[in-house]
Amino acid sequence: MGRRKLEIKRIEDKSARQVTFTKRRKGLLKKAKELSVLCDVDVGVIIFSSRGKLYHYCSTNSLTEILQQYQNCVAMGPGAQTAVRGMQQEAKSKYTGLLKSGELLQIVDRELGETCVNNLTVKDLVHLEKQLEDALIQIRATKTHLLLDSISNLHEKEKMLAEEKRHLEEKIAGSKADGRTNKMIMDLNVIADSQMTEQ
Amino acid sequence: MGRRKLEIKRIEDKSARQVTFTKRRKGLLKKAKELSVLCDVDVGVIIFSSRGKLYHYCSTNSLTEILQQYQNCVAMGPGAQTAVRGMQQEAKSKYTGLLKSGELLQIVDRELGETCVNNLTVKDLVHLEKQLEDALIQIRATKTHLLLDSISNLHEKEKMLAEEKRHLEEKIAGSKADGRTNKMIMDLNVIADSQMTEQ
DNA sequence: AACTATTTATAAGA
DNA sequence: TTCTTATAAATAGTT
Repeated sequence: MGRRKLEIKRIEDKSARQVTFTKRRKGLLKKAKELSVLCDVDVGVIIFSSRGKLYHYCSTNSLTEILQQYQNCVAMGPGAQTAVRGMQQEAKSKYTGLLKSGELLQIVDRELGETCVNNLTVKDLVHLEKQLEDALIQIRATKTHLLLDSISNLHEKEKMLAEEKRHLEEKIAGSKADGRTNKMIMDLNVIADSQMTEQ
Repeated sequence: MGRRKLEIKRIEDKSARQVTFTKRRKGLLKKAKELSVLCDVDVGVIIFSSRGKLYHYCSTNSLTEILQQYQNCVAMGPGAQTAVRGMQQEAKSKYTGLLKSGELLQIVDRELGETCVNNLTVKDLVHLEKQLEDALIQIRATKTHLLLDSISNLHEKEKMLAEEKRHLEEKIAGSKADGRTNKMIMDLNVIADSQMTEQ
């Protein structure tokens, strides 16, 4: 949609690429929002600029939810179920220090049990419900924040390391590639890779 | 972009909504792909239909990788356990009566504030979230129960009163309708009505 | 950052 | 549902 038909391949001119990125990013996020509103579906969009900046849209109050659903769906591929089950076991066993599974639920149960005798009203329940909902929103917001920060962080790190690597490769590009320098490059690659996966 | 300008709000007609969903989903995924190719950026799009079907686009496999790395490495930190243990204690001690207004939220807020310093992890939050959700389900179920009980109670009462009324009317059907009996029937009606609305 | 000539997406109709 | 087409919207190149 423009003065000319545009081939869909990387725009080489950096400035033009930046302008197009701004325009199309806006367009994509708008379309995502429209889709979610018009069709009443959950939509999540994540965009990382080449400089590691994060742009995103999500239809619910939590991109985390969508990401988790996504991961669940992806994980549920053929044969993956046992692996996931294993992870869940592990996760459970590591939660010994946190609220034990269902503890809060037990607390609520106890309250409900006592208060039935004490004429617990629908109003009371609505009140409890509201509080739990607020807490849930709070927790989800924090979770989303953590995830987005982390993702953005990783991306930045990756870009930086890639650039460092490129510099180093350029540095030795002119010199003869003897055994020693080759080994050095390999070592640097290994270090860079391990740092990238370290988080 | 069509025969008419379309307002961006939920399409109520189910069939039209489905058609639009199909078209716009395709469009969104195409645009996401174009953006990532033209501007050389990472783009991820995730769409869940209302029936839970997943559609997605991902410019590289790195989105999934990053998310997995995130879950494996960042998600489990050492600092969270003591912090959340504190919350557990507090929650226990304060649940002896009904929570005062916003108390639970305050607890969560305080914990989240502290634990940002203490590296609260996403995993921790997911765990808390799950518990809150369970509690919410429990409370809602109880509320529904109460409401249904109450309704059924009222129905029963109504039925009983209607029957009593019928009996009384039959009882006096043969006798003369003088001022006194008429007044009695009226009084009974008033009593019945007030009992029916009293809950 | 605005402006338009065009292309592209798509709403409604067949 | 799928195909068609009139129209709205997005946007490429220009100023």
